[in-house]
Amino acid sequence: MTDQRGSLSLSDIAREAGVSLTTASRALNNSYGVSAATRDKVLATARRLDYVVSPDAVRLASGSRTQRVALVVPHVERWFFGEMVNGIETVLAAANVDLLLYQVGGPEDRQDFFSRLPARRKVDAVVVVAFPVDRVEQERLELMGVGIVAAGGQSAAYPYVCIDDYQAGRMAVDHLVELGHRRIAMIAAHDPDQPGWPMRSGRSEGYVDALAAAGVAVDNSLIRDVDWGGLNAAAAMDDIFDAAQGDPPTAVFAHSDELALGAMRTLRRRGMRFPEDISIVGIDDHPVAALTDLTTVRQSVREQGEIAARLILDVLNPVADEGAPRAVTAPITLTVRASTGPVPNRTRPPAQATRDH
Amino acid sequence: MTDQRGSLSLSDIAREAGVSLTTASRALNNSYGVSAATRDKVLATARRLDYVVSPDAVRLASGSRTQRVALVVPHVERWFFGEMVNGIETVLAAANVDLLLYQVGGPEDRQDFFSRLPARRKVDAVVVVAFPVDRVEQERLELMGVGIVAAGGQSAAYPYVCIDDYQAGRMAVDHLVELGHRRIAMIAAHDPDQPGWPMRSGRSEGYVDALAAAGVAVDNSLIRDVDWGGLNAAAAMDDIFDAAQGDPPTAVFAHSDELALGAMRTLRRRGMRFPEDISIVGIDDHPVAALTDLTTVRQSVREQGEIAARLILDVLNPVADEGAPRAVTAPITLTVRASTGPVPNRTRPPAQATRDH
DNA sequence: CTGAAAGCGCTTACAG
DNA sequence: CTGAAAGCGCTTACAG
Repeated sequence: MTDQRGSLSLSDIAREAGVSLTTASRALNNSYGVSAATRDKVLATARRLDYVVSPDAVRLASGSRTQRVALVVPHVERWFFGEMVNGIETVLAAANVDLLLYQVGGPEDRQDFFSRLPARRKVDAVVVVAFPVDRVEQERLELMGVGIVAAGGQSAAYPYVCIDDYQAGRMAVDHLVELGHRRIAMIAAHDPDQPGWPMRSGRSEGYVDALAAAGVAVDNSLIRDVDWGGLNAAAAMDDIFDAAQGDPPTAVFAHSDELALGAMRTLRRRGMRFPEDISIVGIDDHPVAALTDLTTVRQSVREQGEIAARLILDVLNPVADEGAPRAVTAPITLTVRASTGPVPNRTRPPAQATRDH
Repeated sequence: MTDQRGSLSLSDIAREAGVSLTTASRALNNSYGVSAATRDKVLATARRLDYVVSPDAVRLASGSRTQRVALVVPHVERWFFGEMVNGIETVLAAANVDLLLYQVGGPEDRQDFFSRLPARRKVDAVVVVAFPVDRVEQERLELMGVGIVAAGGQSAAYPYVCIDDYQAGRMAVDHLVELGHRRIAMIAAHDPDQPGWPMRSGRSEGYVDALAAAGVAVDNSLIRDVDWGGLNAAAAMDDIFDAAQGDPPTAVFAHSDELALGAMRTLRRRGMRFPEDISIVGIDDHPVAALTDLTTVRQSVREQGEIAARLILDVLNPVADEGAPRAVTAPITLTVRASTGPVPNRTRPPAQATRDH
């Protein structure tokens, strides 16, 4: 008897092979207690008829795990999230676990996801990619009664993988300081749709400390905190220059390469060249960094995704010795390119007017 | 009785509410034939106990659709695919259908996907994002016995949505021609892991025809076809200039913005400025285009994803009148920015040596 | 080694 | 309006 989908069912195979349902099941599952001959016969007819079991029925009958995990992510189309998903999918697919994708970019999506919990009773685990989960969301998540892991962000409550933001900021700004820079602007960004990250990111703290270590006082007129996106960074950069007429920055630290790219547009339009007139450094090593000769603090988001997937696998099949890591910090490395260099000597002001594009 | 997950089952609700399983089911499903009082009682206890049905059990019992679709995509982390997935997920989520994500970037992944067909018996439809499916892969896909749609690429066999590549190429090159350019280089790209696209892309044909319309003969020394990626485009650009010493191009048409960005790196490193020394145009309107002042032929991949999702919904719930479109061509628009301009007058050669970065 | 039977969590004719 | 029963496609004790 075929099912609604038109697929064959186990009973079709059993009948065709001339054995009982029980035996057919055991043969397909390679259980013990089936003669080689019988098994082969069943396997052969299954193959011939191109039979595959119904995973849903198996789940129901055996009470086994769903072999599915929910991946909840703000925006798949952004590089960071895409890389993360890529890494996660790669190792999960190899382990034969399926990925259910849920986007919670906007506030409504998010509200909807946590209130409806569409993944409920569908998955064995959920991985929350790079966004902070507040108390009530956390409670909703617990309601699902499955394992949870956080990828790309620190989490007090769940196993997680992420980079050390403080070190990243420190590394970027130390680099500028070593080149002699003292007037260093900073462009930070928050995703307006993802409230809840700590007000002051570790990256900003790295900036402050790097300056302090060089004996430089923080100048708030050189700092802007914008909504996510290169265009906003471009505006912020203009803003900083307009505000700091007399004593403009000689370098800028952007919290991400995408922000850096936006800032670079402004600087380029103002006729500045890198690194002759100004230096700039980002974080990520986004593919565009190499193409724009941007110095950056590299992180491998894909690898973080792979690690997150292993964390998930641990959650799905807890090992006896409980040796699974609960928190892993991914490595970062300073990648110097042509966008950073020594402090320009400011005998002549940069060509402010000669828009050379 | 709670299930393996620890979730409550319908019988728990029925018992608690003091009704039969049948009635409980009908109340929850809002079927007719349940008194308002009974329904309310059941609904109340379900809410109180925070009960949700097991989708898998429902499916099995009712023979209904899985409400799941498989999304098979080469690389989620690339902008184009990410946007597509975003668009698809958005409308599918609103329709309460879940997305199972499968990546088939490398040849092995791909081979594995089509031979194992991991999504088999798990979904009602599969959407293949932007990669050509060959004959045998197509046969494997049919085996799943579900609807299929192609997003981001033309398909003879399935409903699809994509842009008109010929028009895109034509639009880009016509723009350059109108600016007076005659020596126009072209950088095309193929994904080495995705064989099967037509040898000569529609974009290339648009280029050829645009030149022909201007009475310009194609010069193959100005054309390169590289593997996907900005870095390869950068190398190709170098190559073109090295080869065309005497008579270098005054403009370049890149098949995508990412390729354009790579080419721009080469040009910038060679001391050229846009558009004073050379013009360049891409396709996509990738976010970096705005940030690098790149002229491009814009397409909204996200909208194509949304359209693809509607195509899927049509496949899932075929409407009687069969009025569902089988093929839709998404609009494109030329977006002029500062990277294109009139032909430079070549009285003095471009500053080949003065690497101004 | 093999099979009849019960059960997984639900739905849906079929009777009342 | 309500419920007992059969059934969806499988697995798994329990007997033989």
